[in-house]
Amino acid sequence: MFYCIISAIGHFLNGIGMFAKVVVDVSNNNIDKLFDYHINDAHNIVVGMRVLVPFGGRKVEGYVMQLTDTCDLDKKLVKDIIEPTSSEPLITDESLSLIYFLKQINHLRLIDAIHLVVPSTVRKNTKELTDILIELNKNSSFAPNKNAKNQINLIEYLKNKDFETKSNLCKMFGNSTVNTLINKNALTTKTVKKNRLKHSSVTSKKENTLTINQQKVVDSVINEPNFYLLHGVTGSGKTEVYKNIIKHFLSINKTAILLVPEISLTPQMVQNFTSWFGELVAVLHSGLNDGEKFDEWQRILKGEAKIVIGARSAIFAPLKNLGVIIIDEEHDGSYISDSNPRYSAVEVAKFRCRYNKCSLLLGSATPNIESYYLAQIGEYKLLELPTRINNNPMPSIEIVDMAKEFRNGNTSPFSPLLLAGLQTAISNNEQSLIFINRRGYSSFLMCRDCGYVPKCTDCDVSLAYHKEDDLLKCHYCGKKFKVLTGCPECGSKNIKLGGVGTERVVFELQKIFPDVKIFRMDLDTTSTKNAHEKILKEFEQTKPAILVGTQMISKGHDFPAITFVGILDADLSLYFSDYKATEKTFALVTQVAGRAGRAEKKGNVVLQTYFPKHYVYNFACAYDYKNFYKKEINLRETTKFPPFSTLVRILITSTNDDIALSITHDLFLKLKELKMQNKESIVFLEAMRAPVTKVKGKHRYQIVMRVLDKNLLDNIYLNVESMYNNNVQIFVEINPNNFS
DNA sequence: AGCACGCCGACT
DNA sequence: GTCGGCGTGCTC
Repeated sequence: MFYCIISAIGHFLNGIGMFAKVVVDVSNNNIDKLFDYHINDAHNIVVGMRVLVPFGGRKVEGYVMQLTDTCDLDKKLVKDIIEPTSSEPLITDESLSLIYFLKQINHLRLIDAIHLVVPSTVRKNTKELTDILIELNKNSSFAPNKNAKNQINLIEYLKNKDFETKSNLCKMFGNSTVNTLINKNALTTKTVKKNRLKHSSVTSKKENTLTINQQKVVDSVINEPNFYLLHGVTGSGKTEVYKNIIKHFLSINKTAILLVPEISLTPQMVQNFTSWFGELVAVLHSGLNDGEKFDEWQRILKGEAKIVIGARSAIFAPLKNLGVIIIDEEHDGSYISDSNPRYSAVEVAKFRCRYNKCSLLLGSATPNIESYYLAQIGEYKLLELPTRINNNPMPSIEIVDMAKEFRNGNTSPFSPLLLAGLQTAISNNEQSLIFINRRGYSSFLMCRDCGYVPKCTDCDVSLAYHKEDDLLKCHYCGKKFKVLTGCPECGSKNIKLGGVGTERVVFELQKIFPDVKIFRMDLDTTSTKNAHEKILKEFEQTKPAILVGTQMISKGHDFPAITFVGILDADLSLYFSDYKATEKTFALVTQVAGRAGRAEKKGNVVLQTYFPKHYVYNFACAYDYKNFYKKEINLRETTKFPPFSTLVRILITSTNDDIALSITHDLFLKLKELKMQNKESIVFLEAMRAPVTKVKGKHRYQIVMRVLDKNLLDNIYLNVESMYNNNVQIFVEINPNNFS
């Protein structure tokens, strides 16, 4: 039953034909179809090749999707393929099926699906990989303007480093800065052959013996191809499990993909694997330049690399003979692409596992509610690691009611309990971590006295504050509310926009603990290359020390010396008008708390909140995922949210506000008609301005609906397609992660 | 997406 | 007369 689902779409290898059906490499709705071309016998054209074709008075490249003996078109109209531009097919049989799968499931254009499967470095047919190296021109008398901060920094950087590649300099200081300095002759350039990535060979193969529980998990996954959900608490040794599973598949000459969230893909994490598997590992992440990406891709194609570790897009790695796909932290939002070609890495993984008859292992300490549901109904097989390695206790979590603190006159971001925790750690010469959830800064209103946050009367979700028209709006139904002047719960006038930033926290803490070294890690402090590593390395060697940071510090790093964790404003994500807000909060608290006390010392966590009574904290403090799940799934069932419905968000954008509005209106009317015909199956349908009303000059509207019958999706897509027009862009998102 | 075609106003 | 503005429509 597991394998009978193999794509009904299929692909078509109709033997050797005279005609080729080609997708042209132009991303546009009007030409999202196959065009017929005649094949000249001299060209050895096969399916999957990139070819140059005449197209409406110009020449464009495209991909051969099928070969046929006949074509429906008048043969006089069919033109010849000019020439192949790749010597080999770039699309394998599996990729071809995957392309059609992506087109159907995510409503992608064929060419966009191809772009996912065949990355640009491969498409561009890079023959010679070169780097442009840049040095300071010592003969130049150029001095940058005082205000040209980037120029000054760049020159300072090169003084210390002698030379750097152009692409790195552009990343660090911006394209225009680099080009300006080259034009002014302050820098000299030279082109050299690209440095290949260095691949570490096997250094140590520390064979940690697995616990009985770990071994059970490994045995399950290697014995039967299936979809597995591994629920393992933080510190339960999931990574060791992954390594041993991969080791098994290598031993039977199979390959493996390991996906991790982008922010977990640190050198430490990668090294953990390369020390075991050495050059068999290929690493794919967004930090690679074109040449490096090309190299890794080639090593995979040639079979030199058998294990691919990477973020979301690594799911497309062209490994042959797949044995297993492992997705760590499967609940992480980064596995869903929410722009351009939208897709879910988990869905792609499922497709590839079905196609290759291999296992999928989804691992998490806090699985997606929807994933755990699938495990409950038998779609996934549930595996568990309920205890930490060596039976280390989970850190204890203490909750502080910040509304009460405020009423008692404490206006600082820290509670006495949190400061006491820090003080203890400092006295013991240990390290602490302060976590700030900065997402959603200032997007909500909150009563500082009782913690009340205004909610929509119809949807039971928090309202978002819209600055441009000074109103509160529900992102689900679009209903508008006036901004509160007083709290309806306690009458207080102390209603404010929420949020405290990392910078201010460091500043305030430094005042309280002037002698302690405090590190800060967030998007701002890690924008330059290797800054990440530098901060962590320095932090590691400093005791006592405090590390203040955002999301970034919650994943992937093992800090054995941390004994205290403080979570400021844990509930920020609860204010999001998002049905996943609660589970995201649960995951976050669990994740961050799990950073404490990894070695022999027990950790302590202080969690500050304005909602101390919210059920998510009761469950999170008890590390009781299962009961949290029960509560949450019941809620979803009664309110008809996923997995009990499919949430569809249609985003309509245009540079012309009137056009966007009228298209939204027309589409809404059509969908309303659809709803009339399917009263039972469509439980919700509303149209509204998108929460972020304008992006890059494009006005945004959205239609949100919840449907109980997935078969209606095709019909919805047809309605969307009927609105296509060169002046608007329309995107459909299924169960989106956010509603920006 | 491009690029031709075509239908109007303004101009050496 | 004819140069060029951009709206419309097609690309195997």
